[in-house]
Amino acid sequence: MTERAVVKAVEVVVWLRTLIHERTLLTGMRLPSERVISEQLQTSRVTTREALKMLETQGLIYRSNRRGWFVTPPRINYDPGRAMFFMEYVAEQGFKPFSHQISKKRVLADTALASLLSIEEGDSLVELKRVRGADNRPVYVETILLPERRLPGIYDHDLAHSVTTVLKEEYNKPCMNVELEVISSSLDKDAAEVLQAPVGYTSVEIHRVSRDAQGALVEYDVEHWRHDALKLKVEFNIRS
Amino acid sequence: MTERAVVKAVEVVVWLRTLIHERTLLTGMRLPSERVISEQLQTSRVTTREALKMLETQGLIYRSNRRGWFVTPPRINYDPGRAMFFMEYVAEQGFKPFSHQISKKRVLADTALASLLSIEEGDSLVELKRVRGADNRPVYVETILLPERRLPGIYDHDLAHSVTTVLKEEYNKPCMNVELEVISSSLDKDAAEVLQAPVGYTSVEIHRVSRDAQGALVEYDVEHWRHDALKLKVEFNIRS
DNA sequence: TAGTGGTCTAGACCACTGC
DNA sequence: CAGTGGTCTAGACCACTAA
Repeated sequence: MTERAVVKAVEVVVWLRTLIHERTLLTGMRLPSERVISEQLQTSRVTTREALKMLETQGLIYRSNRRGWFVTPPRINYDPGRAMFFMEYVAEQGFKPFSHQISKKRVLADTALASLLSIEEGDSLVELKRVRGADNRPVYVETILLPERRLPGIYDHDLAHSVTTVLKEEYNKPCMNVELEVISSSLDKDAAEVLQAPVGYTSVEIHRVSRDAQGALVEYDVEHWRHDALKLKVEFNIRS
Repeated sequence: MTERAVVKAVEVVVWLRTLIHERTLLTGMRLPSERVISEQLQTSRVTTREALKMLETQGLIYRSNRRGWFVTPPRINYDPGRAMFFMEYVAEQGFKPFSHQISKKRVLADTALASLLSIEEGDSLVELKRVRGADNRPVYVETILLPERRLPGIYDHDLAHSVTTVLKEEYNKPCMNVELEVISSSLDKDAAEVLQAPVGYTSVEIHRVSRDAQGALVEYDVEHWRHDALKLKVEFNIRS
């Protein structure tokens, strides 16, 4: 039988998926421990972990540090085209959002950065790092770079909440044009730590370049999302 | 030492990554077998596989069936906003693209589909399935749905190449507006088979809804990409 | 401190691929 | 047919979390 080889881990997958779908296990709840599952279904722990990792890839469950496996909450809809900021649209979807600033400092553009952002080498940038999440679960880390020469005094503004709002209201730069780059990747050590996930966890990486009406870059942003927490939505017109 | 626990698999990761970065292992080449690696680095096969899976998640290597592990080719840049079709933009990036039609048939819209596509229940749709890839490596499968009532005679057109072109030139529908939904997920059995990947392989799922100038839906498309083969690019203006 | 996940070992058999 | 990856076992010790 061709099936035989796959059957054990898949059995565990099916068993757990059923528990989730029939709502015996609810969103956010802890799963039984790996050892308990193994005993219950007469498998080794390795096989059980194999199954858990499959469900993790599907986005149905996730793990947090060494605390256990949990049923994944619904994904957050993220539409970078809407002029709203995180706290708003996440609350709108029924979550309790949070946002913590990790660091804020000045950096100088090296050659690579300068050419990437079309600024001069040695130009000063404000670098902002933050984590954001919903219902006490961190979902993404981001690093924002703001060219100080184009945004004089930006360092002293309160950027803890919405950078977009500050750009729009204080600098009259509504960031009309956005360029997005999205790839599937994995979390490095730093990002994993902040997101309370294991190193190597599947992630979605979003690079966002925002330009003002004159086409000048005003914000460069890199986001690392837990892969299972994000549903990205974009709307645009075809350029022909 | 906190590090001790992670060291073995990471050693293997570092070793292989070095081989790839110093170009001892080139794009598309097969890696040494799991048993050889294990012997070389004095680890068990389980640990070696752990390392290989980490590199796979990072997108640096991939596996094909039971043939072995290979160094991942560069990602394909996919920009749904450009009015070009697969064969063109992939060739433009230096790959040798291919596209195979898997099936083409009529389906009737059930309740769910009808409300999703804003058509009438029971309406006829043309369903098209195809695989596409580059350099003999399949990278995504897609299912296209075309409402026949809005596109009379669409079933008999040659859709093997570019549906977009047919819509534009034969139906005068340049698909002005596109709605994209992107999530990270995993391949089911069918998709995995077609993409020559293991069941559960990390994937990027793209749902694309295209509308004509009157706002009527003319194409619904679901794509399942190998996660490591795609770099999605989108450009748009913020709606405020 | 008890229990959890994280890592690791040294085997084993199977299904499939490519020669 | 030899070699590959895919699956599985029955243990083990560790680092960390939560009570």
